Amino acid sequence: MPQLGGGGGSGDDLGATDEMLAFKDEGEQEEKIPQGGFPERDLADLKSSLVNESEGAGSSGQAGSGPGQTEALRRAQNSQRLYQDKLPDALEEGLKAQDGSGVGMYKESVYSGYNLLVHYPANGVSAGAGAGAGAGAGSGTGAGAGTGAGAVSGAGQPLHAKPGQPSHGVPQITPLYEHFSSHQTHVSADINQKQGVHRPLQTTDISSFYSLSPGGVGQISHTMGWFTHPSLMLGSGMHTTGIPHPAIVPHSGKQELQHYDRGLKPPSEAKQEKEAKKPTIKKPLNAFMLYMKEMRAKVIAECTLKESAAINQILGRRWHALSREEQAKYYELARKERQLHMQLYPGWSARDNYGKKKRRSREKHQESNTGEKLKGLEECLSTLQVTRENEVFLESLEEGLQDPGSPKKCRARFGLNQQTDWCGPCRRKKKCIRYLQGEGEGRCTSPVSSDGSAIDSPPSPLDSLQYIRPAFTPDQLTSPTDFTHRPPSCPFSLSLHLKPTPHGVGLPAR
DNA sequence: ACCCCTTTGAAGTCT
DNA sequence: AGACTTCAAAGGGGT
Repeated sequence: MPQLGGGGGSGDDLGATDEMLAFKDEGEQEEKIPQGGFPERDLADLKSSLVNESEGAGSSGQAGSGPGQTEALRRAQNSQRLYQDKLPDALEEGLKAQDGSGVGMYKESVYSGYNLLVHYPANGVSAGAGAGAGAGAGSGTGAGAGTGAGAVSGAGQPLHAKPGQPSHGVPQITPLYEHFSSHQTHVSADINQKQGVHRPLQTTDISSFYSLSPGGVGQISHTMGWFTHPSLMLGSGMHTTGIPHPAIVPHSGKQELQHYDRGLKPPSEAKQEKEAKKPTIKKPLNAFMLYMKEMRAKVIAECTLKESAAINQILGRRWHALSREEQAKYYELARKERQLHMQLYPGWSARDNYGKKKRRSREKHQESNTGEKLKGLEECLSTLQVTRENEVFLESLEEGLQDPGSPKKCRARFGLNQQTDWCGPCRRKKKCIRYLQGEGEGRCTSPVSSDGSAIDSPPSPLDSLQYIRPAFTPDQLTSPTDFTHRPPSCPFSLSLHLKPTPHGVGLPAR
């Protein structure tokens, strides 16, 4: 696989993973495509490609078109009709653009995309704001499809496209940088130097592909923010200049961590709130995402489709239909985008956002029955005629609990007295402070400091339940298999691990 | 209000 | 190491 050697062998290997992936021609894919296929991307190919694109959503349905057509299929076919209605226009456009270089159809878009770069991405932001940001650009928000992205195709001429500029389809970045520079009236160059962020010219405009979230901060040409050292960034997506960067998305309230403060009021509430206000730094866009962002409006305009899923299918097909050279542009952009992102957020890792979405929905579901579980637990304890004051050792609950490492092990690890030094991480101030403070090898899911405040993450209700302290001395505890007391009414696998006593197996009299 | 869909690529985690 | 998972964008549709 050829590497897309970005700016040459300058030691910049940030894009080392960028590869031109061998893609299957459309004909190789599962859907039935008129023979002739796509290998040669001539006009006929383009047409069939476009038709197939619309077919994409419903192609399988057609093949197996049984008696019952699904709604999805109908929708897809409607889309196809609409799209085919539009097809002549698209072809005409393709013809216009096609000048023999083989990549004509996308040329304008590429430039247009860069035109957009000058205006801050209009997605989700008012057109007025966009126009303001691009005031000097002149082309403004023109005839876009109404969406911010519409401005991409809405602008006719690239901002700095000089008359007669060769339209080879390769983004011309330097002129944009010049344009950008001309607007940096109050951000002096020495700031850049002082802050130690040296942005190569070529990387200047790429990040404009980022969009601000609808709830994001104001609309200011973010490029100015690039002249500010990332470590000085303020919260809410601001740099010290007060200028937002599109990759920084302030939490909108519906975002992460919200789940922690429902019902429970952990001691670290303030900390959580603080954390909730921390802006999310989004991943840099990959090549395909950049391509999508640029071409979406065009496809929407051509196909009169609005469903993003369908649009994305089309874009996916078009992506595969792109020549290597065309794709290379986006790989290169993506590489620079990552590079810039890395410069702006040195400590950031994709890990920071990893699992957030899933976790959020998972915990939401879990949460919904947390209350029930708590209630059920109380009932269980009541059934067992023990109370929290009796400090029953809950070895396990049925589901949703992970083993945090048993207090018993913890005691042993730190040489604590098995008789008296009960480990009580999570809401238990006494004993085993080292474990509480996270020094232990075992993990405590809810470490708390000796004053009871959370060290790391706020304890979930279930976490705290795991550490209901045993009322029994260690010699009364046995392996989990010895005895399980589970009243029929108890919804949990509440296991009390007790050794038989002279009075028989069961709850010891204490 | 919020998740799903749908795409590709990058980067994460898991086995 | 390779397989699998998650998240980036987008916005209509569904619950």
